[in-house]
Amino acid sequence: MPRLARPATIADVARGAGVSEATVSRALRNLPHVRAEVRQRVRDVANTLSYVADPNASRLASGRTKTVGLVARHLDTWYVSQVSTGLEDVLQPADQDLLISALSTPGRRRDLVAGTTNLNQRVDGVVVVDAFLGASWKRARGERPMMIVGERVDGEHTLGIDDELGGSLAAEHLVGLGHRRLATIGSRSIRDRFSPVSGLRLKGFRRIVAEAGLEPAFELSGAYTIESGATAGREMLALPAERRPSAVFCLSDEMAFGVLQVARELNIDVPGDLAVVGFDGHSVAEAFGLTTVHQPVRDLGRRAAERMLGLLDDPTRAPGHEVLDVRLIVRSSSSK
Amino acid sequence: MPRLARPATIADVARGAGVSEATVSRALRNLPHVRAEVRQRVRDVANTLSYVADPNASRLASGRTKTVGLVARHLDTWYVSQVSTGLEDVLQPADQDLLISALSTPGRRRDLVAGTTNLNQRVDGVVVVDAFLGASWKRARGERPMMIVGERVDGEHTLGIDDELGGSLAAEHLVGLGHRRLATIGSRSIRDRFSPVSGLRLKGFRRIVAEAGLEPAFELSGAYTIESGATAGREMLALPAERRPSAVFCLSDEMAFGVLQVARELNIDVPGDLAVVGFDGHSVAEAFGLTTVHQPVRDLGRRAAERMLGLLDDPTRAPGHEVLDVRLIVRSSSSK
DNA sequence: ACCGTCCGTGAAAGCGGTTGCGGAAGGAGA
DNA sequence: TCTCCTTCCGCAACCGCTTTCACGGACGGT
Repeated sequence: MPRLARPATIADVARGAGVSEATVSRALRNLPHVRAEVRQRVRDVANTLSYVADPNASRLASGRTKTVGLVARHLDTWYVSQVSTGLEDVLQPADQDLLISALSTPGRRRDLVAGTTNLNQRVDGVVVVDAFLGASWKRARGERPMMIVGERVDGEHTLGIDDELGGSLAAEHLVGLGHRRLATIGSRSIRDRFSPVSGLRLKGFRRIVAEAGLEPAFELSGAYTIESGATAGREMLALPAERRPSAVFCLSDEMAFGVLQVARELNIDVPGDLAVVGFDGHSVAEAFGLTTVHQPVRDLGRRAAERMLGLLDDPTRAPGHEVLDVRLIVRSSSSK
Repeated sequence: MPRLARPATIADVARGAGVSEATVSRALRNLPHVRAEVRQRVRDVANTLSYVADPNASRLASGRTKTVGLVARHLDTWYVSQVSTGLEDVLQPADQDLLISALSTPGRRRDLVAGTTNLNQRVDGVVVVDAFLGASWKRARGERPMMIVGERVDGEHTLGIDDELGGSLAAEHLVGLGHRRLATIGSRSIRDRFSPVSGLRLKGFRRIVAEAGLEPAFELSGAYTIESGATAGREMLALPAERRPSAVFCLSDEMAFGVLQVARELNIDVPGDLAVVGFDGHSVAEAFGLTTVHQPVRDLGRRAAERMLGLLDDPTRAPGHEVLDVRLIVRSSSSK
C-alpha cells in the first residue's frame, strides 16, 4: 500500500463513514453526543485512512495548541536536560508537544519576557526552569499558565526542593566529621543573580555552621559550571596548607568536579586534605565518588508536567509551592 | 498601556495601515511587489500593535511549519543534549522552532517510523540523532527532508565523524605507550545494535593493534552508559593483575567514567596499573583527567541545522555525507 | 499614439479543522 | 395521542493567514 501523497483530511473520513465532518470531529475527540455505533465506525474509517487531525488546523480553530513550552537560560546543562526529560515522560503520553526555547543563544540574549512572548500562540502553558524571575515576571506570564521549577514565588505555581535544608545537610555532615575550616563555592551574596537558590543553600549551611560555633572561612563565588568551580578551587587551594579550608561545599556538582580536578592537579588528597561536597546528584557524581546533596531533578520535571496538565484543564487552580525531597549521599570525597 | 486581551490580527494591521491584508502579509514577509513606503508604514503599524503572525494560521495556510523536529532514542544523554544545543544555535536565529521527540518514553517504545510520523504536519524537516536506522528508514523519512547525525547512510543527508579514525587514534596512543594487553568496551560485535558507529571505532582500533602484531585481549560489550562501563570494568578488573589488560579503550566517555569508578573502588592505579581512553570529549572528561577521542558534538548540531535550512530552501539538494574532525586529547588517565 | 510589460495592490478562495445553533428522531409523561 | 425533553447529528460560520488571479496604471519601445 503506497503512502498517500497527501494525508487524509477530515472530509475524507466523513465521506467514508457517511457522516458530517462535525460528527467525525466529535467522535474522534471522545466528545459526547455521538452514538457508540457511529463513533466506532468513524474510528475504523479514520484508522484505515490513518487519519490524524492536522495539528495546525486544529490549533487555529480551537485556540488550543496542545503544546507546552520550556524556557531556560541554557539548554545544555545537566539540570535542564533532566528536567526536560521528566517533562517528556508525562507530556508525551498525554499527547502534548514540548517546545523548547533558550533565553541565551550565541547571537542574542533575551530576557524572560521576550523569551515567553516569543512563545505566544505557540503554547498553552510554559514551564520556566533555571531562569530566575526578576521584576518582570508578571508580564512574562502573560495570559497562559506558568509553572516555575526550582524557585519559590508566592502567588505562582512553583515546585522545587528545600534548598535551605540541602545546605544544612551538607553542613551537618562536614561539621560532624570534625571539620573546622569550611568553605563554600557558589555565590558570595544572597542578593546576587543566582539568588534565591544559592542564598537558601548558603543560609542553611551557615546556620548549622554557626550553631557549631564556627563561621565559614571562605565564601567563594562561582557560576555553577565546572570551569568556575576550578577557578574558585585554584584560588582556594593556592593557600599554604595550614590556612586552607579542610572542607568545601559546592552549590553544584559541576563546580565540585572543578574542585576535584584542581585538587588532583595539585596532588591534594581528597578527602584526606580536603573534603568535597556537591549539590545536585549529577549522574556522574557517583562515578567520581562525590558526596552530594541529591535532588530528584527528573521527578521535578515529571511533577511540573503533571501540574501543568492540571492547569491546562483548569487554569483557575490555586497556585502554590510544592517541595520534593533532598537527601545527602555520602561518598568517598568526604569520608573514607 | 495594558496588554490587549486578544492579540492583534492581520486585519487590525491592514486597517491601521489602510491597505489590504494581502499587502500586509507581503510587506511583513519581505516579499516583492510592495512599495517601500507602504512596506515601512505597515511595519510601523505592526510594531505599535506588536503584531506577530499567528504561527498556526500561517502554517495552515502555507503548509510550512517553520519547525524542525529532533528525534532521538533518549533525550537525557550528554550527546543528544549537545546536539540539540547546536541545533538551537542556528535554528533560533533563523526563526525556526525545534520540536523534540524521544523514541522511548517510560510508557511505550516506538520505532523510528512511528516516531517520525508522529511529527507529521508538525515539522518541515527532521534531524535524527542517536537512533540508528534499520530497514525501515525509507518509510521513516516520508516526504520531508531528513538529516542524520552520527551515522553514514548512502543516499541520505548525513553528518558525522570518522569513527574509524577515532578508534585508530586511541590505539596508536596506547600502543605507542607500550601497552600490549589491550581491552575495548563498547560493543562486542560489528553487527550488534550499536552498529555501525561501534563497529567502525573498533575496526580502526583493531587495525592499528594488528599492525603492531597484537590483538585485543578483551572485547567487552557495553551500552554506552556509566553503569554498563562499570559493569564491564568490574568483570575485567576482577582478574588477577598479571592477566588483566594494562589499557582499555571505551567507546564512550561515560563508559570510561564507569571504569574509572571501579578502578578507584578496587584501588587500581590509573594510569599506572590501567590506562583508560574514552571517546566523545564529554564536558566532564577534563575534570577527571580522562584521555579521550574528542568529537565536536555541538558543531555537529550546528552543521546539521545549517544543512537542514538549506534543504528546506531547496529539497532537491544532493544528499551526501560530511565529516567533522576528531582528535585525541591526552590527559592523565593514560599517561602521567 | 498604441500596445505589450511589469509593478503594486486588492478581492476572494482556500488551508483543515471546531463549535454554536437548530432540527429530527425517539422516549417519557400526561 | 399529544406535548416536552433528550440525544444525536448536520449546517455553516468562523479561526487568521497565504496565495492565486485579475486589474489599473506607469513605462518603454516602435
